[in-house]
Amino acid sequence: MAMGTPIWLSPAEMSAWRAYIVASRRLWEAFESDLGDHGLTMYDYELLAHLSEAPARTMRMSELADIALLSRSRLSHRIKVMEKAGLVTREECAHDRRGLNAVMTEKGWKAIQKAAPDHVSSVRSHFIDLLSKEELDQFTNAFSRIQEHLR
Amino acid sequence: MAMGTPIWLSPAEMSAWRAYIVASRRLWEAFESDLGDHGLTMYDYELLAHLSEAPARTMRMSELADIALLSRSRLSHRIKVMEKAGLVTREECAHDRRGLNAVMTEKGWKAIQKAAPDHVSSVRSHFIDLLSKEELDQFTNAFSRIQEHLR
DNA sequence: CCTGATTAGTTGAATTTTCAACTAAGTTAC
DNA sequence: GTAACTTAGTTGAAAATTCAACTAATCAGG
Repeated sequence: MAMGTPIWLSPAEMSAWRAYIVASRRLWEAFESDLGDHGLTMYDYELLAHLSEAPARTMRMSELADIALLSRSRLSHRIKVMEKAGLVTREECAHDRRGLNAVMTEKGWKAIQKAAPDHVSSVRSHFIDLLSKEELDQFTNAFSRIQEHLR
Repeated sequence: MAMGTPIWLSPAEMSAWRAYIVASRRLWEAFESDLGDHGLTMYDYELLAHLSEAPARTMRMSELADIALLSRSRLSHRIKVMEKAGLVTREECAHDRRGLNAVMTEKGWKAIQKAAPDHVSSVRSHFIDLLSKEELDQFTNAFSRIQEHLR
């Protein structure tokens, strides 16, 4: 007699889920704490990282919000703070007068240049170095599948 | 000539890292959004879940904070809100007069009873069901290792 | 062109989270 | 027994985040 999907998780499923959820939070805390030494949050870092890779270190606000997985409102508030800190500026968009470009300043560039090696080494030591090559590939696979599913 | 650990991530490492970080955020959003239908956040849910498994559905504040990975302050504020919502109460601790017990109310119990099946099915559909048995075991392994490292 | 719908982005108020300071009770060591 | 220290938990103010409402520009169809 075929059982439908059981309601509760099996022990093995529960282990995987708990391990994932707890480790993920601790990882996040660790990265935040490591980046804190540079006065940045994970989101600040990622915003700067995305900007630094964009042509002219410039990106439309909405594009930045999408790629960094932030709401427009949240990005707006955050950029205001980062602007006050001198890391970015906002300038009007040539072809769409509704739009604004976030532009990384020299100071922002310096800030991420300075933080990047520490951050990468923190990603290495808390994550990459703890996984075998096979596991890394499996992660790429599994998490890409999850992303795909969530779109 | 032996190279030390390189500063930057290799493409394979970067893929794993990006896949992980992006999928994790989307997963979190999805769970929050699913639980939102029951008026709960992930943290509320987990607090109630831990309490529901505790003897007499009662737990010391600090124990609860530790197990749920919340700061004492944050727990304190959150419990105040949940208390106002009638999901828990706080009562004095018999043997340590500094201590307080968080106690789940009948209403809290009903709330989690009601939310649990949906939450579990959301964990299944966004996570468990997307992974093979092998991957589940690998996750348990890898993430336990990461947790261990972060302690 | 002109109306209605969509897109870009901001804003302010409400809620949540963090941070540092604080009270009070228990512990330790002399 | 008491001074110094640790542990439990709360608090209020500051910072961050969400949420819904808003302005202004573009677009689509007639």
